[in-house]
Amino acid sequence: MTAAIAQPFYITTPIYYVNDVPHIGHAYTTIAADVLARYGRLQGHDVFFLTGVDEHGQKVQQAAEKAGVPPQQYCDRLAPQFRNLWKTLGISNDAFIRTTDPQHQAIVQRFLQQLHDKGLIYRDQYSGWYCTFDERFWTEKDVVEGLCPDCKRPVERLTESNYFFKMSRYQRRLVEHIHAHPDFIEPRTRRNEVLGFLQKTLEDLSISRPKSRLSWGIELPFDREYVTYVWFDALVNYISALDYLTRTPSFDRYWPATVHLVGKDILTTHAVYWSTILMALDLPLPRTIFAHGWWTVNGEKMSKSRGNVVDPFAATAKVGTDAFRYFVLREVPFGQDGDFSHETFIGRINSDLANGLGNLLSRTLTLIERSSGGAVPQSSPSQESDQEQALQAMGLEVLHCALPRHLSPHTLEFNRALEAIWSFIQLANQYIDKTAPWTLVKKPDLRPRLDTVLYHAAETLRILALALYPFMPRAAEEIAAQVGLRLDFTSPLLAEKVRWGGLAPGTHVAKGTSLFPRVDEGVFAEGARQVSDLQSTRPTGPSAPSAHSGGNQPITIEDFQKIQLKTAKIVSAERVPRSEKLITLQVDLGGESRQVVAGIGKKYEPEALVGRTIVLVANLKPAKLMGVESQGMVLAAGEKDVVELVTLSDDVPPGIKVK
RNA sequence: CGCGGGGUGGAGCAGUCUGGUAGCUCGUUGGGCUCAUAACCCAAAGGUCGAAGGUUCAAAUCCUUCCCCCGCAACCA
Repeated sequence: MTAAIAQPFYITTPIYYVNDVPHIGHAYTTIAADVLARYGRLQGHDVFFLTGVDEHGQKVQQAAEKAGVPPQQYCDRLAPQFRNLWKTLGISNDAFIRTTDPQHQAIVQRFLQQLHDKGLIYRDQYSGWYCTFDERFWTEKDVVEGLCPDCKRPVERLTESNYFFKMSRYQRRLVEHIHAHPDFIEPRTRRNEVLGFLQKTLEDLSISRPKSRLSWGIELPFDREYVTYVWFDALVNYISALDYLTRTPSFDRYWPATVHLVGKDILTTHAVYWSTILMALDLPLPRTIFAHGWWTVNGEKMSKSRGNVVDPFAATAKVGTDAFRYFVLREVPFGQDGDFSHETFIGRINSDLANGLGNLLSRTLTLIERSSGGAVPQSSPSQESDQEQALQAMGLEVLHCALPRHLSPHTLEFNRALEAIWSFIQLANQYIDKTAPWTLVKKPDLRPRLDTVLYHAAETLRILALALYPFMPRAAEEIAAQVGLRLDFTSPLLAEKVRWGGLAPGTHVAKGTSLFPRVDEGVFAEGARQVSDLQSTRPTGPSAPSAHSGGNQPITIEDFQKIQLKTAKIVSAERVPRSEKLITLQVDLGGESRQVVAGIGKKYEPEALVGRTIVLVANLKPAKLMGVESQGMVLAAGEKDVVELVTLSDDVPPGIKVK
């Protein structure tokens, strides 16, 4: 293998739906892709790293309507949120695709036309249970007693004419492909899942929506009364980007993709829909589709309704980008679900980053500054022992074996790669302890030995900077800078075998501030109600039950008195932009006015609320919902969905106590 | 019988496919060191591997049954 010819290496994240505010899940996929991209570039590969946003579809259309702006304008406002996050997280994507790009739309239409010309798209009647309110079809199975499973309104039998892609005819070929390419779907359990899915008869895929129902999409080139199904639109991004977002059209260069990184929720879409579409277009399938797991928070599913969504902006603001990148990749195997809690997050940062890596840098540089005037001394081969041998062997093993093995696109064991690096860090700490330079420095005749030890300690840092760069680019740069190295990480530093001893003696170190300061437990205490300690971390009283069992436990009168209930009159009400059920209420608390966000938008229209007198939990900690501050909670009846608001007759004055 | 994931020292996990001394990280305890970010190094304690039955010379690992937990597409303050 020569390093002379740069291999194409095309890596993608899903294009994220703009309707969603970016959260840890988006960040996770994209960070993983970034690590692969940076590692690929260090190896001298010709990397193309694509991410972007999916902007068409019903949810966007509805959200834009609610916000009172045209869909395009709505998307233009939201796309930057993702771009900003990628900037914050140090993501080195080569391109950012938006499905509203005219060039993308043109290619989608070209593909549709091709399929149509080949007779792979046909028109047929589709009939099913339709919920007018939710504007969507439900299957026989979903519908409960004639009611929509989502909004509980009656559904109606609706027949609609639509275009279908003959997906079913590729079922057999796809199964064969999966069997013939063991790396096609990873990890293995996901592969089995897809094979299981393909044991059932594969239906044809509806790829159109009548404009009467949904106008925000790409028109079918052969029937202007329809737009294409969002997934068809979205999946094509992996190819359309190669046409107009690379310097020159590069389909032949980069396709098939080296790896599509996806969340496990959209595996079927990629492994089945996308694969069969490609087959129909006579295009090769991606080499690997890798489905990663999901994050829970404090052991619970993350959801906005639980208020435990991890905001990557907040997390990185407190502890830095690299710590966050490290945590998400180190904590759990990539294919599995992981749990995020402040406790484990801080634990990782302190024990691995501060105590392990940061401290190693710090102690090494101090030793060099104190005993050798800040210049890296020269090693004497005659002074080298088994200890240096072992250190060197492990450092090179990490670089030449562990990283290639664990970062291979069909392996993706980021956690293992990091474990290997950290074993090396541990060995380095052991090395310094055993060689005890602080003792050597007291004996002038052992100077050559001291110099040798310090050299190897410093060289260790150089190797670490190289190994860490894909994961923690800023930290790697900082290590290099403090050691006094001039490393250009944009060049293919790992294209050729790195040798031990590359650090030039005489290099002047420049110890700076702590690489990773220890993090205090309290950093997330204030202003961090996303991962709040809903049940486990901080019981509210001696006998405080967990949130799970809390509902049925008796409470004392003192407990009840903690809750301040007051009457309030609704002064104004309006829907929260982009929200399905949230309504912002301005209420009068008898002179005091408050803003409250309530999840009652499915039951009530804002106009119907103004003037009503309601009951408010007045001393609830303020919270933000969809970016809007809520200073209280309204009382309403209902289990999962709101049935009715608790209201009082109009002659009850606002602001009085309810008990 | 909806589908899927899981139950291993105090916590979080690996090991289960390819049976053969139960391993890692954190925490705890004791010791060492003092270059370092209350850090680093060494050592120790701690497990009937969810339960029962079966296969086997041998089972966390294979088979059967049972129990328990968690998800099932992320806007209810």
